[in-house]
Amino acid sequence: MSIQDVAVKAGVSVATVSRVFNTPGKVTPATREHVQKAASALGYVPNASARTLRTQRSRVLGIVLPTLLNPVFAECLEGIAQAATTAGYAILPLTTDYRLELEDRAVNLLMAGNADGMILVVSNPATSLALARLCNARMPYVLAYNQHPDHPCVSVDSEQAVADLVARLASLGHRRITLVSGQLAASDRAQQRRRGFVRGMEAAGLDGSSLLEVPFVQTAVQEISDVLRRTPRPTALVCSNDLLAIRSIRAAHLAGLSVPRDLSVTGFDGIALGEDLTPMLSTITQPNADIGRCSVELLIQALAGGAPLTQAASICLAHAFRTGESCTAPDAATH
Amino acid sequence: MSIQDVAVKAGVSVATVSRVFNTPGKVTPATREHVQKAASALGYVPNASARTLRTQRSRVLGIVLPTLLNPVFAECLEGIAQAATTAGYAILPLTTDYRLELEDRAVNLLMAGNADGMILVVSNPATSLALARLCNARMPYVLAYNQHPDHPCVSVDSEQAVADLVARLASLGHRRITLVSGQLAASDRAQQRRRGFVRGMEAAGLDGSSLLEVPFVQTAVQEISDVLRRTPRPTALVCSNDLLAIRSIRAAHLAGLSVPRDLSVTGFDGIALGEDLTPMLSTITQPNADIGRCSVELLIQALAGGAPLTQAASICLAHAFRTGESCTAPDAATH
DNA sequence: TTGTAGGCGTTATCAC
DNA sequence: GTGATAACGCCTACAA
Repeated sequence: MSIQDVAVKAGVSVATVSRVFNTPGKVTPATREHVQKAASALGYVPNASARTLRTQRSRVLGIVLPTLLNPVFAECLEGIAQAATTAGYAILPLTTDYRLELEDRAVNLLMAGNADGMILVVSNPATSLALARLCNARMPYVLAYNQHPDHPCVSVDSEQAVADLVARLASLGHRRITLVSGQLAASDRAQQRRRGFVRGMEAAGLDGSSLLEVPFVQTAVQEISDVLRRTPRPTALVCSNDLLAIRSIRAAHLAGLSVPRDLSVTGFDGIALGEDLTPMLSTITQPNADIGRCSVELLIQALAGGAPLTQAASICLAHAFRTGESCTAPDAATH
Repeated sequence: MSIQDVAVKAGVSVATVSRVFNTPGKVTPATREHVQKAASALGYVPNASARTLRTQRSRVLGIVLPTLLNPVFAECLEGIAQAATTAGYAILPLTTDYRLELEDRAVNLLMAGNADGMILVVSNPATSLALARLCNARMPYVLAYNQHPDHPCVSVDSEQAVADLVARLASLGHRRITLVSGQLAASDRAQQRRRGFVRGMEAAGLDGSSLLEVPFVQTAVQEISDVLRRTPRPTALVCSNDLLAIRSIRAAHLAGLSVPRDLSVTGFDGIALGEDLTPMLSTITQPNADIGRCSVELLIQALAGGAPLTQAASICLAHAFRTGESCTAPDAATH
């Protein structure tokens, strides 16, 4: 079922059929309709591989994300998909599970697949080899969620956001605040958020060294729970992301504490689900779908203009604080 | 950067280079190494479009899912990705947002993209035009989560699962049980689960007509909450999926009820997050990643054998009941 | 073991 | 306005 068959059935040349699909204006309305009829009668669909081979453009955007099990990236991907579809691009998403070798493999696969451009969330822009290969190959790309002076990035100001959040907690009366983070080495976001935490604590005249790093999901709840049983325990946990916040609330429950009465918990990301939880998650919300949309627009703009994207194109979107119900002033007794 | 360039640089023919990448056994170890060195020096990556065009196989599996915002499908996709990668296939996921026209568009796109086969979760196998087109085109496919006698499906027995669940609630002492469902017309799963509910209720000698259909996410919590304020209110809500269960718990909170003390809530799907919630979600768990993996294996097997897949290949995986904390015997007073 | 050449389905250049 | 044809990068008989 090729353009040949359609041409024969319509009694025209393949060139005409091709024109009907690509530059309909350059063909007589009569023949155009005739060809269209023949095509749909045969159920003809232009072959993407052949077209890509010939034109050297795939109209495919490669998307590299850590995981879709974290709704943050699923939400972002929805934004990407929507914007890409609108612009006439298909997307090819791959996940890396925060592993560098998969980051590399994904980039490889996408280059082989003739992706026109790529949107990626890398573990760390400063050290990513995959990213370096991308630059070498002059492949247009945009980083999402990452933040780095040498690359075009779409993100929020994580550091500032967490610093503000800590200030807010301090003003509520919290003094013993612990940062709960995933593996710091695994992502620049985690590091930025920690910097924000330390800065915020110091600005409030508090001890910013209380850090609980929980690298593995399986053991996270238990480890957090252990910390909460110590004396004196923190009155607030600042979690590096929403999933950790949810696990912290569970950990509190296991330790016999009630959130927010005995312990305040805050998250980071603003996953939609957090709004439906009880207690509703207090968190820093990022415009996840917008980050995706924005990345696509930036990339497509560069694709159209032919100008290589630079760090100058970076966009910092606004974050917000969702009040929620998991965070309040500390109990006077505990305090 | 084509096979040509590598051939020149290595001082061999393009055929030899091709063989090095496809049938390394048919080339001298010496020249093989030589060519490999030349290739990686140039950063050569075989062009997937050209290869697909020539071989008529893309080694790409098309995946059609309703949405990735529901972790069920994200979990399934992870399973698919893992199995596909293991088997040397890439995946191309597209989401339909439960809309039929997008289902159609997705199938179109994947056919144009020369997908070797497809795994899809359709809204309803009995009525899906996209599915019919697929069969016409003799495209190998497997349905996931769907259940239909005329198609190869990988799923759990939803109806039986819900019937069992209702029996369990009844034996705990619940008499007024309401089914909370998403839009029934939007998916065959919702319909199966309702059938299971009705069957279970009748088997327990209870009234199985209490159904609350909440088609829109935005208004779901409010609507459920309204129902819970009526007298007499249900002592248990059987929710058609985990996201609805989470919203039901929120709705109970808004209505001044505590789960599970004043109201039992059960879900369906077994999303991982449910285990971290407080109260931990009582739910019917499906092996989501396995459903994905299994679908891939079935499809690839068919791809290898050349035999078209039939309904005979359908697989029903085991579900389980997670006890959780959101479900208990009804309060004697309310009872 | 290695090389030559034809063709996969499409688009784009050139005639007509 | 329409048709013939070369070329995109690759794989694979077939020949050497």
